[in-house]
Amino acid sequence: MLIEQCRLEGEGPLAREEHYNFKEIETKWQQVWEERRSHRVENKSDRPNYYVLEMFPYPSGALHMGHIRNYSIGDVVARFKTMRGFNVLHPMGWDAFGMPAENAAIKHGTHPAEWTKQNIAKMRAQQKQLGTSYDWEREVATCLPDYYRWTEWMFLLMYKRGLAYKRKAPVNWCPSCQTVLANELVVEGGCWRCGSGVVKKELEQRFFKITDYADRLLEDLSLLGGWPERVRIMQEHWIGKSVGAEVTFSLPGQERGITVFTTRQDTLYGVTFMVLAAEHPLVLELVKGSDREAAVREFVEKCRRQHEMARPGEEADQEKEGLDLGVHCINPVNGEKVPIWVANYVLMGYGTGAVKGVPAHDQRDFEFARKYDLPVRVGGQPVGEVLDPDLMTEAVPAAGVLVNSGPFNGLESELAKDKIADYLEANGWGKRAVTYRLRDWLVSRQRYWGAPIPIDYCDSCGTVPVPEEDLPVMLPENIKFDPGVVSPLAQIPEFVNTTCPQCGGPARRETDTMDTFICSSWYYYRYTDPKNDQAPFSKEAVDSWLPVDQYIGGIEHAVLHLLYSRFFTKVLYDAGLVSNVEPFTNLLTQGMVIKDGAKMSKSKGNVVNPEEIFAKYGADTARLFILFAAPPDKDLDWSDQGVEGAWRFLNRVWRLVMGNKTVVSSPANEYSLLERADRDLRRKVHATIKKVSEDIEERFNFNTAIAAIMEMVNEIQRYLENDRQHRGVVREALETLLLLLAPFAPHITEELWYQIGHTDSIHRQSWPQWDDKALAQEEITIVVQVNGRLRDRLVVAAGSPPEEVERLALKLEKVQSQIEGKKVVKVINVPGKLLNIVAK
RNA sequence: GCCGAAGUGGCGGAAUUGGCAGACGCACUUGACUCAAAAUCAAGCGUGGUUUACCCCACGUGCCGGUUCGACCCCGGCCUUCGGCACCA
Repeated sequence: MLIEQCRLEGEGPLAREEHYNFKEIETKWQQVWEERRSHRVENKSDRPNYYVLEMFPYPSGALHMGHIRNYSIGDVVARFKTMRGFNVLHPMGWDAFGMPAENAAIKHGTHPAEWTKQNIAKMRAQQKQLGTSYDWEREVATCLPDYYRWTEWMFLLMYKRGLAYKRKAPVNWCPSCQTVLANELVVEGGCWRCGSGVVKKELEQRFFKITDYADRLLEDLSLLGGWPERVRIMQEHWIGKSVGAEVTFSLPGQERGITVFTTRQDTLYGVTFMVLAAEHPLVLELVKGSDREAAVREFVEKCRRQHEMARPGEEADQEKEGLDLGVHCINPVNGEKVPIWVANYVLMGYGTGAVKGVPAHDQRDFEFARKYDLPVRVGGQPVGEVLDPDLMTEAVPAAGVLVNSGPFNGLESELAKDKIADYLEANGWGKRAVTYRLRDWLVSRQRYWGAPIPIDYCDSCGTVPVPEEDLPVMLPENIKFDPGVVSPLAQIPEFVNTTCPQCGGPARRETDTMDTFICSSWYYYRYTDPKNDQAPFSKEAVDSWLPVDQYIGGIEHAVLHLLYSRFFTKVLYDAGLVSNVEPFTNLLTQGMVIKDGAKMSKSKGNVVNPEEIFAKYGADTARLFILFAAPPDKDLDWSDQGVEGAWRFLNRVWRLVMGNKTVVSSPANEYSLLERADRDLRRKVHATIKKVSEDIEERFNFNTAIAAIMEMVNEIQRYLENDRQHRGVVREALETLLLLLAPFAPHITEELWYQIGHTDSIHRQSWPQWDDKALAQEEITIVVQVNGRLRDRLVVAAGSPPEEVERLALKLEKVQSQIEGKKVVKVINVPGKLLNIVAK
């Protein structure tokens, strides 16, 4: 019984609420699809391959609306492409390592593996409830040994290629998570996950040399025309390439000098001081034994504290402070003595940690010079201006034409950059150089729930990578969790103590685990060959699917996952393991789900639970609302009433199709003897096919696609109120309706498809094709303007000659009254569309 | 501070190449059905003016200016909101 009749209290015999039984229908088809393995896909088929992928979730416990939105969008693409004739790979998995599992273990005593497993089971069930068309036989979970074995293998690949190294470095430490964080994971000075203030710590850590790939990661952004521009720009900024020169200022009486990096070698003659970062190794050396040593030492300490306390955003606002070291270096281009200072505004982590001070042309140097009364010297005059160092109130970055610059006087600054770089190189004072803002990727974590780093330490052999055939290094299961314990693995002797793979002697295992972003940097390759136990994937499988045709996920990964994945892909490419240089051809970054003006979050108390929506309206309604409410890349305003509207629409579709079942299932399907109303409906139907196809395919504008389907439904209903109905036309209209709606609302359309007599799944049908003949207009409405303002409309037969249209338009009463007493100067005719009469 | 995106009815949004501003939905109003309500169906729904009424007119896409026969759209200058980066030499 598919129509549910609810009797309400105090009702009469006719009173009833009638709506379609989504619960029964959705459960039924989800079961059928699973039993028939409808969503299984082979790597090879006679259809062209298409890979659509949504970012796999962290199994936090339950799906939230952001997930629902992400997967609804992906499922429309997958189902649409399938109907379009592609062999579609649409997989799902779990980014299953990470801190929350460990926190739950500490809090509730559940093992991270158990907690994760339960969450996955629940979320997988929700995925199925949503009706997504995933091939679950390809599911991956990064925390399972048959996956993390290959994550470890990836680490060894990096290691072998010289891309994984260990060094002591100042790193970001989250005191609450008790672990280090990569630069990308520090958000406004806080931990990306818990928000705690991040502090700097000197620690021995492992890094991936992503900086080796900085240039390629930057260059190849130009290949990503299918990505949103803003993501490309964010990555570009994050990589932050600066082209300039390194210049060495010599120290009198010493072999060594101070090297600075500059993008403005054209201002070298404007240097009046040298500034070192507090952490610069030369600072303390240069004052050693001098009367300033104590003061400098104190200042350096102060900077260090400032650095640790400050959130990066605040650093820019900090008052510039410095101290004269009382030592000089020599500016190579003019031999001048330059005083050396130490200051808090120079960063050790960028360039060489030393900066030449050119107050006339750099605002920071200017502020510093004014504060400490250091001289200002103009190195270039902007066009049409004469700078007086004594009168300047701010730096003037545009140098214009060089002055006070010896042999380079009179040169335009861009040209001077080149000439001076030549000059530096010719004299051995420096060289052209490129610097990046991008830092190496810090990949070690002092946590338990992550992929072990497959490295052993042997007293006689040193650092020894675990041989591939011994992978995976298994995570020990019996582990105790206590709050505040750093490196839980280090507490387990059975794990730590091992034998050296080289000499067989006693060795210690690495107890840090890997950043989970490593796991997610290659998962999209594993889907192509998920059961492979000889390799992470075969090249053949990868080549048949990669690059991913359409990737869909949140913008928050613009410089995290998306940059790391690009890096991994390039390394895999260099190793000959994949043939694609970029992983994702097209990227769709979906907007947030907003309610009451803010992102849905527990702390704001504005969360709508998908389960409740499923229970009340079903998955089809949830999907339809989410896709209809806004274009996918924009933020979406949640509206309970909007959901109600989507629900009403689906019920209207249900009644429309069920009420005309007999018409539709009848065989009559010829279009002879059509009347005007019949032709009009057919025109609407075919126009809708065109609109919906283009909206999905070219623009991902699901909202307007659904609006078009709604318009078509309205028009079908109006048509059915006519006395004369053409069976073939109705049949075509209703079948088209179901086909067009199928990717959005897969369950109800499947049910109705069978209800009208079909015996094969709607999701295996071909996408309808519009017929240009049906689209042809018989009459055209011409918009008639006078002086650019709409005055009237004119209905003419299609193909009427322009002169005829013009003649008729000029005779219109409304036009006449507007041009009365004026002279018609010009008539603009946009054939078939618009006529503008210009009168003065 | 720099970079990016966005400002359209009561609300979400549409207008795809410079050519009818407000599609579609929500909310609201009215009517039909009903003893009544819900559901459903139908009609209306930017602001102001005018009219018995049909109609008609003016204004209207953050603000100011420009280009054009014609501008939500292009150009110049602002304002506001959101996002990213932040002393990057």
